[in-house]
Amino acid sequence: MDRFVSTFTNKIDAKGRVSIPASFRAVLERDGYAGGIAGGLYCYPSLDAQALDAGGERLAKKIDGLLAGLPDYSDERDELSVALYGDVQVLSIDGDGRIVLPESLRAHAHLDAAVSFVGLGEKFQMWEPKRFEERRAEARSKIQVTRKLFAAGSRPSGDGGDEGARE
Amino acid sequence: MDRFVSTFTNKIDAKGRVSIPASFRAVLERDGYAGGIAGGLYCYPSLDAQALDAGGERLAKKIDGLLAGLPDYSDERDELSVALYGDVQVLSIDGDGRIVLPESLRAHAHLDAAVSFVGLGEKFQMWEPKRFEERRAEARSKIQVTRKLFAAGSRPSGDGGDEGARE
DNA sequence: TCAAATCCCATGCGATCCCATAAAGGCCCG
DNA sequence: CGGGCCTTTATGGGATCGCATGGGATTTGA
Repeated sequence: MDRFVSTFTNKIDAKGRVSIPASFRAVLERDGYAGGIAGGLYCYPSLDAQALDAGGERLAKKIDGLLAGLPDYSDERDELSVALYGDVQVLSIDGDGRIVLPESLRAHAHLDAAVSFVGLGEKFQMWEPKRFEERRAEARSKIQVTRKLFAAGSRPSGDGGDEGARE
Repeated sequence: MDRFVSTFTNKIDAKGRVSIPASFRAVLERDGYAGGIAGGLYCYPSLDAQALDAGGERLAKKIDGLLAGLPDYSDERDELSVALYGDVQVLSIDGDGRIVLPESLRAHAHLDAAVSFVGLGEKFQMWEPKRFEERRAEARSKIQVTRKLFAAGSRPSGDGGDEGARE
């Protein structure tokens, strides 16, 4: 498996530590985090949600690639640099597979007692569990609509509905 | 890690000293600063912001490269030379990883009680914390716009929305 | 000789490492 | 097919380490 999949909820302990789900760790290990202990978890506030985005080397490379394409002293590059590099935190993963979330990141996502890790393929997000539930419910209803549109056009519809459970 | 990443805020003490974030020091050490403690921190007023730019050997080389690209006796080159080299200071880093900012530099960035160190990949900036927060907010909102334009113009849409956040 | 800059040491807080426990899941063997 | 053992994983706590910061001591330069 080489993508972040499904959702896990873990607790934040008194020291602010959270265990990264084992399956996510496995993905990180084979994506750049492998080959060297030096790597870390790249983490930053989601631009359009009260959540955090995170990923491994692959994600970092992507950011680099974006910037590499822009001229050195352009305004555009400056803006992007600040928004990307400035907001990014490189979190180290301890021997037990845990990270500590800096205050600034916790604040953005309103994290206090627990964190929901949500796999999104090449990266994953970290949500405050309640907020994520709301968001998920919302996403589901939207999917429903989309699916019905699809069904109307090409499918016989009429299945139980459990099919689309996982978004 | 060989790039300046993320943001740290440290205090200026009564003697005008500031600690350089440990992770930035690590980057400096392997970039030209390595090979000898003799090296220093290249630091100059940002051309387009009330902040300071700083970096190690790699940054110095880059500036050289920039200038090399311009015709020898052009006005452009003269202006850039003055703008860049003219105000460059080579700051020494003491045994505890601290620097002292000359008055001229402090004035340009309005630094007094604390400094925010902002990683920008190959270099970093030093900001008065409040000013940086404003700048960051601005950069973020601009990125929002850029991203939405991207999404609207070239992407099939229909994804959750946050997936492509940083692309 | 005095002021200012540099070096060296002390300290407190936060981060990191290491170990212990417990719950869960998987596997093998009966 | 079922039960028990063993491995993996999450979580908690204690101890240790490193870093940021502050204060003195010492040197440098005017």
